[in-house]
Amino acid sequence: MTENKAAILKGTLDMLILRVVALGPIHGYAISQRIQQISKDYFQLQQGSLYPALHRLENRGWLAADWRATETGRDAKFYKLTAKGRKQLEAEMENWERMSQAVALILRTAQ
Amino acid sequence: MTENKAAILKGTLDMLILRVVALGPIHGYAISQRIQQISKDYFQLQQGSLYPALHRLENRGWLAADWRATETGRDAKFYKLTAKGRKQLEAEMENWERMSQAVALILRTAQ
DNA sequence: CTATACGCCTAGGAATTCTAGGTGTCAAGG
DNA sequence: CCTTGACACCTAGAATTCCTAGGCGTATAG
Repeated sequence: MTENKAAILKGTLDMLILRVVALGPIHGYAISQRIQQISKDYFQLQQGSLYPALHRLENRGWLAADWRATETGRDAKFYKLTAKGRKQLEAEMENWERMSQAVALILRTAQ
Repeated sequence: MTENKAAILKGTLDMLILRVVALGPIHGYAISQRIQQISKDYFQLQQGSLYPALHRLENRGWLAADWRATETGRDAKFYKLTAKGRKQLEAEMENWERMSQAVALILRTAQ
C-alpha cells in the first residue's frame, strides 16, 4: 500500500534539517532540495512537512531566521543555526548513532 | 526534557518485533524482554506500545497467534511469522538499510 | 499475607509527517 | 499576450505511531 514511497521516518526530520542548515545559511525551499540532492533522491521532503518543521525548530530556539534576497533576487527566509541548535544537533546525531547500532544488534542477531 | 529516555523511533517497532518473532515462536511479554536484552538495554519497550503493535501486526496478517502454556505453566499468546510477515520483514529491513544510508550521507556531508 | 514478577489488555494524549489545498512572482515558450 | 512551470512561502486537517496511565488475574518468594 504505502511501501513504495520514501517517507521520512518520524523523528528524523529535525536532525536532517539542522544538519543541512549547519552547512551555512539557507532558505527553506533550498533545504528540501538539498536534502533530496545529498540523499541521492532518497528523501523527498514535502512542503507540508518542511515549513511546520522549520517553525517548530525556530520556536525552540534552534534556528534563527531573517528575510533576505536570494541570488536570483527573490525574497526568502534564510535560516541559520543558533548555539542551542548546534548542541541539539550534536545530541541528536549521537543519539542516532546509538539507536541505529541498537537496531543493527537486533537485525543481525543470528538465530 | 525528554532527551534522556530511549524511546523507540516511530516506524521502527514493527520491524523489531517481526525480527524477534522470526527467531522462533514467542509470546508478547517475552518479546519486550528480548528486544531489551538484545539491544543491551537500549530499547525499553512499553506494554502500551507492545500489545497494540502485536494486534496491528496480527490484523495485517504478518503474525499468527495461538494460546499455549509457557515453560512455567502459565497461559500466554504465542506469535509466529506468517509467509506474508516474512516478506514484510525482508522489505522493512531492506528499506531500513537504504534509509539509514541516506541519513548517513547527510550526516557525513563534509563542510 | 503481601509484594513482585509474569502475562494480558485498553483509552486517551502527544507528537510527527503527509495530503491537499492556498498565495504571489518571475521567466520561458507558444 | 498568455499560459505553464519553477520558485518561495504558508496552513488545516487526516493519519499514524508511540507513550502514559491505568486495569485484570495468577503464581511465587519473603
